[in-house]
Amino acid sequence: MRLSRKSDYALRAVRHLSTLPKGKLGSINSVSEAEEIPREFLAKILKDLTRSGILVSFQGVTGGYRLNHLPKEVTFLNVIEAIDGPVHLNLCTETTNCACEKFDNCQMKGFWQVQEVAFKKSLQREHFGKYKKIKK
Amino acid sequence: MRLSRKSDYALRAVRHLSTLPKGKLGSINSVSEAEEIPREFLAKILKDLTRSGILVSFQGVTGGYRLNHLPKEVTFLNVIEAIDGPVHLNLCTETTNCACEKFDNCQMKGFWQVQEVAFKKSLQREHFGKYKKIKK
DNA sequence: CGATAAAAGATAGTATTAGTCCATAAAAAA
DNA sequence: TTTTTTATGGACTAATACTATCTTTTATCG
Repeated sequence: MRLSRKSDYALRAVRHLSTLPKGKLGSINSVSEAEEIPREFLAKILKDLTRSGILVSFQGVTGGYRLNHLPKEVTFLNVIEAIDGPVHLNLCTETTNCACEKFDNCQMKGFWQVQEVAFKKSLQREHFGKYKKIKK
Repeated sequence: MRLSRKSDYALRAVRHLSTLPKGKLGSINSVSEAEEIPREFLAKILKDLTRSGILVSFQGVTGGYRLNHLPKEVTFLNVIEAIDGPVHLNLCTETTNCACEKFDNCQMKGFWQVQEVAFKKSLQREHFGKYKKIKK
């Protein structure tokens, strides 16, 4: 019932990149040091975020990463689902053939569906436009 | 980011017991068969729920389990926390020495705290008084 | 006593999570 | 062109959590 460390790192990395001056890149090394995230693990995370279109990467000596969109256009849900896949609060909301369907009297599935929708809406409302930009 | 199967089983078992006629006991075997939960696994779950005071158990030939309180007084949060421990949506809301505190500019912790409170409130509002009782 | 039920704790298999290692590719700088 | 710095890709490992089973003991009823 808890966010993976990987997704938490991803949010922190994206937040970090969102505060850089427009156009400025953040390298794996710089983000890793600034946010205290294990370097190799972060490399994997940034790669995944790039693949999913949240970040853009540049190789070479002056390379690194930056957001692919405006900070306010990137949401927590975007980042979390890019890393961990679709958010589901219970097994019965992610599979069709769940225990709820075997029993007519299982009225619990509805509860989880409602919670899930509400939670995902909150994650979708939260974006990276609110963090103070680093000057210069 | 998902409820454990163990907690889901626990909710189903408690729901089942909540529908039994007042005073009637449910044995591990009967609950296991009715809800299609692996017998030995369920045994452990019911034991945990008894230890935490949600159920009352009786040994011997006519033994079994029943709720310790009225169905409407038992909440989803009670059951889930009895099985999985305290509900936390992120590591940073369950430890004091988290990454958020190392960085002045981490404003993400507040978000998780708000979400967590809201989610736990929903779990606390949901109880077992709403399920149809089995006659006789 | 014999049958049945829970209690308790050890064990085991599997899956997921978290993290590492290393070889390769790209781009800029020297 | 060579060196340096950076990302890419994939295999690999370690640790932990999850799911489940097995076994022995204790309690109660008939």
